[in-house]
Amino acid sequence: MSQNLVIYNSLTGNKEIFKPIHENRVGMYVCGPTLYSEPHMGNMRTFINFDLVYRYLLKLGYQVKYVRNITDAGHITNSAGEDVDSIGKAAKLAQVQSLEIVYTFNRKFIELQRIYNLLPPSIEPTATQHIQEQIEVIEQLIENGFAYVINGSVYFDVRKYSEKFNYGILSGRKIEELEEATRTLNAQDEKRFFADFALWKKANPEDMQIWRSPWGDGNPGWHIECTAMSTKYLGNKFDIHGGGMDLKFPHHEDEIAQSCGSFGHNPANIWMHANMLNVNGQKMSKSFGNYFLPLEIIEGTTDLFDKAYDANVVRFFLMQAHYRSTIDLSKDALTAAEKGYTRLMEATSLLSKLKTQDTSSINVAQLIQSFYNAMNDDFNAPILVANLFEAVSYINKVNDNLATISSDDLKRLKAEMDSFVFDVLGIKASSNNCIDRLSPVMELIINLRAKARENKDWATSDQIRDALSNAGITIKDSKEGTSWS
RNA sequence: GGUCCUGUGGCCGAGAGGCUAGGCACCGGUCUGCAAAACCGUCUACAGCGGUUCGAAUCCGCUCGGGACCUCCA
Repeated sequence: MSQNLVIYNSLTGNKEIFKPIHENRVGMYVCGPTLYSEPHMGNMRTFINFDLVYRYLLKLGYQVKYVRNITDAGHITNSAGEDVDSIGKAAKLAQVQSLEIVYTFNRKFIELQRIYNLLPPSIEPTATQHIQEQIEVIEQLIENGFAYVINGSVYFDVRKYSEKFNYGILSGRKIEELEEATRTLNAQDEKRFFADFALWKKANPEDMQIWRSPWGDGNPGWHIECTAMSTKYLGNKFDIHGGGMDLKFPHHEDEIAQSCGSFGHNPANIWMHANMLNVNGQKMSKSFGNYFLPLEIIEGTTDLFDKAYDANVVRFFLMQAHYRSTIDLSKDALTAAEKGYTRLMEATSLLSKLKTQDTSSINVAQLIQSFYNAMNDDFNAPILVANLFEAVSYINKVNDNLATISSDDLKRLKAEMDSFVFDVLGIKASSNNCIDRLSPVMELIINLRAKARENKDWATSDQIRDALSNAGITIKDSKEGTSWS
């Protein structure tokens, strides 16, 4: 099946037909988490969205090299002439070494990825293990005349750069406008120009992380790690660079500047930006205090919701919004998603029990193609979900003898439904690991209840059903017998 | 203040000049001992005001509301 994947490119503002640099192979770099604290649900949404992208590229048969970095080096900002080393600060508070903190949060992050069913990237390089590569890029920038050394620090020379390249090509920013907004803040700075950004920052005595460099002891600037690591693992020209919308400026803009400055071109053909997760109409963020952790939602320990939700329900909920749209998380929305998720899961399991006829009452091939069409249009998962529900409705009708399906069509539909639901959307049937031990017990109970029902002993029958319901087990009576879940 | 995005039915969300997604909820009905599930049906929205057009939720302008970025941020 030939498919034409179209991707929205933030760089051009257009949807473009996706053509990898090397046939059948895709290189994708995504900005990963900063592990000085536990990633919150908003962070997860971005990673889940790029997991979807990764999964669909794999589904289309591409050989994908998916690189997602881990930021474990302290970033230095200089908005008010003040050094801020996030990792170092957190570490001081906790009275432990910064790498211990990073290690702890990394383990949590790995666990979260398992719970939310994220495929592991091909490689997850860390900033601290690529100091040398970062230094090399900085040296190249100095050599090319786009960076300067001052007092043991190195800055990117935006004015010099602007003579040859377009600073602001991604974010649409104009240097003059930037100056308007920031002029007052950066008066007494050692930078030559307000928009210059640090490539290497001289160490402060209280820094917890310090590395040697040709310019003295210090640590790398915020943006250089991504340039160094994407280049190392994907080359200086690769297919897709992704990240959260809030990284567009300055982080991605500066990455482009670093690449242009050192290799002479933009590192990626396509720039993808995933939109924010909102709570109460506002971006989920630490500073707004409206955030919760991915674990809290499935443990039911956040004040925002009165119950726990399965990670698959959360993932399904996220899939109902396009990655470039914001999505609002609320109790009602999650509850709705939970119902829809259950209906979808039940239909997929029904697929293996369907009776077939000589012909199908609908065009199954067309239905299946609609799944591809949805995803081919810039990974439009909400449309895919809508189309999957068309299939759900059809499956239920076949089950109720109101529609028919041929055995060939059933085979194809099952294969594609499973593939799109489980492999592409990355949704799983919620795991019930005690289900095997429970089965014989349930059989016994259902038989007892069936006897009671035969005798029209509704009191007993309802008592059993209510008790099971209290234990979280739902009983369904139908002509074919009683089922439970 | 600058740049940009956005406003869709009770809720969440697609779409993006005519064919008016989908999920959840609600309301009728079928089925059922009753439920649940499933099925059938109902509900037909695009902030406001102008304009372009044979035709606008979709394009343009203005007004009002929400948001993002400009500082660490997924």
